[in-house]
Amino acid sequence: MTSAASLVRLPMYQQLNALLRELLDSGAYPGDQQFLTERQIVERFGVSRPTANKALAALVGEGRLDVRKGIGTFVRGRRLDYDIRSLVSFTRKAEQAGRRPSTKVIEFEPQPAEEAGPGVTAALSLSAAEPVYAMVRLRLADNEPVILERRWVPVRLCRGLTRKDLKGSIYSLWVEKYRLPITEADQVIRAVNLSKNDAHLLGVRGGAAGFLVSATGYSRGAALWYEQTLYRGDSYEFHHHRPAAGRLRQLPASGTYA
Amino acid sequence: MTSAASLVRLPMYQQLNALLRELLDSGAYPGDQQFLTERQIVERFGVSRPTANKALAALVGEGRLDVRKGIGTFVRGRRLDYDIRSLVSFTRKAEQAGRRPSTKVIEFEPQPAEEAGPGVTAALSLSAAEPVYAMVRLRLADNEPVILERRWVPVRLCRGLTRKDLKGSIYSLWVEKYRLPITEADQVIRAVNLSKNDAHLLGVRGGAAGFLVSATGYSRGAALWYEQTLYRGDSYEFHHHRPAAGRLRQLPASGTYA
DNA sequence: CATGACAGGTGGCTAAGCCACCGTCTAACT
DNA sequence: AGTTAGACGGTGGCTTAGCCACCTGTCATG
Repeated sequence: MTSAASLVRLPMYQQLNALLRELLDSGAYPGDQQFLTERQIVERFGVSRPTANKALAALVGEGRLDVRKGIGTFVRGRRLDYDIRSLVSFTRKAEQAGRRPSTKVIEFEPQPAEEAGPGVTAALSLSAAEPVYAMVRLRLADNEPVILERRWVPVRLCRGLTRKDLKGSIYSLWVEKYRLPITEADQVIRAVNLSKNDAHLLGVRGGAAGFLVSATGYSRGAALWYEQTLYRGDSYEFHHHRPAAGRLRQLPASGTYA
Repeated sequence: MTSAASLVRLPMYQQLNALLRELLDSGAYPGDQQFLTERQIVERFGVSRPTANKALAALVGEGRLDVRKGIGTFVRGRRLDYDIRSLVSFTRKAEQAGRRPSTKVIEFEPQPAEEAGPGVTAALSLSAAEPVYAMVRLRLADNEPVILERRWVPVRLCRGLTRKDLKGSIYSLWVEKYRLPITEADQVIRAVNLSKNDAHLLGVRGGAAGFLVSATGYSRGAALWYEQTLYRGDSYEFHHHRPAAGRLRQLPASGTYA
């Protein structure tokens, strides 16, 4: 297959990948429709099946395509946005986007903090033996998984918490049932390639980009929860409005900056 | 190759991928060291070379490995963090992390706003013909690319801007040379798989996860710049501290939430 | 000391074939 | 008429074998 004029001679699988991406971007294959099969790619572009497979695999890894063994390759798509500034619940946000929210509780169990790992123990300032509730929830919009939430909360702050409680908004639960106002939260947001297991739960392919949000939430200065939550990269974007006033003055009046 | 007991029989390339990931996570191959070759994987795990290649390719796509044709497969790694709350310059942040910052100006040219695309025209509220400076900068830490910045600024707000100016901090330039204090910025942050071209510039493989930050910056209410900036996912994480007070009160007193 | 050739190791790629999964369609049985 | 089972075709997964081009290191020659 002749390559387009380019300064660098790219490997064939990368050139093919670019061509397939253009096909996807062109809209010729709308979301959920079947994409070209490996054999069709072989015929159309004159490459071998392993090369076609490798080019497709990269698009699968990006979350653009979905491969089903014995059936075919399908196009994926659609997006929610996450307002980083507020604690607007997932349900509300999904509804605002015109989508139907739901929640699957995958795991819910009390365990000693040490079982949850040093990250949890440190974030919540707990002794090793203190019990926490560990929960894993899958949040869905229109029956499509979009968030995989792992959260830990000290049992002593939420006694009597039940699996059923987790079907609803945990934020309003804290406020209304436990009288614990959420006053602040610290978040770390990373871009990650989703692992196979997490990707499977989220209905995307392993390696697709997603956000990993590690956060500690506080109520009047006391750590209330710690979470490790994955957001599908193809379904979420973060919005941030940032006033600059106080920070800007910290810049030195002179000196070199990049 | 026999599979570990699992509920779902995963394809061989995915099982192999998990095994290779465990090898990476174990620390047996430190950063920059050569990883197993395809032929070594064939010998050790009893799979075919195309299967070994596919398993490796997924790790390459995640940014864990770096493939060099004719040379081998190498392990990657190291991380900066980005404080989302402040306009601390890249240089300062890199220095605080004990790394040497530098900047490569890849492109710098004036162009009519319409050439920059509707996103730029809209974000900066410009007429189609109004000239903007378009710039592409690569930010490096210890000679390793970590940020790929694309930015547009109206010419009329920065007359006389030169390519040389861009070697330094553009924020301090605005303040000191143009007397334009930065007062606020709006950001959208997405997790994306880097395209081949961008990944190449950033020294990672196509498909590796990264942050795409789309932002509009303001000076006293007037749009000053628009940017589309890529942060390497393996080198950056975002930190956010979020007071909850105002927003929390917006939740209704009753009603179901998830 | 520098340069060029060669060998060996690397990933890229092809071809051919087979396997197992999956869905659809048809025929047979109830 | 409805249900079930089997066949068939299409799909991705995987193997085997071999060759190509890139890259580096070593050695010989000028």
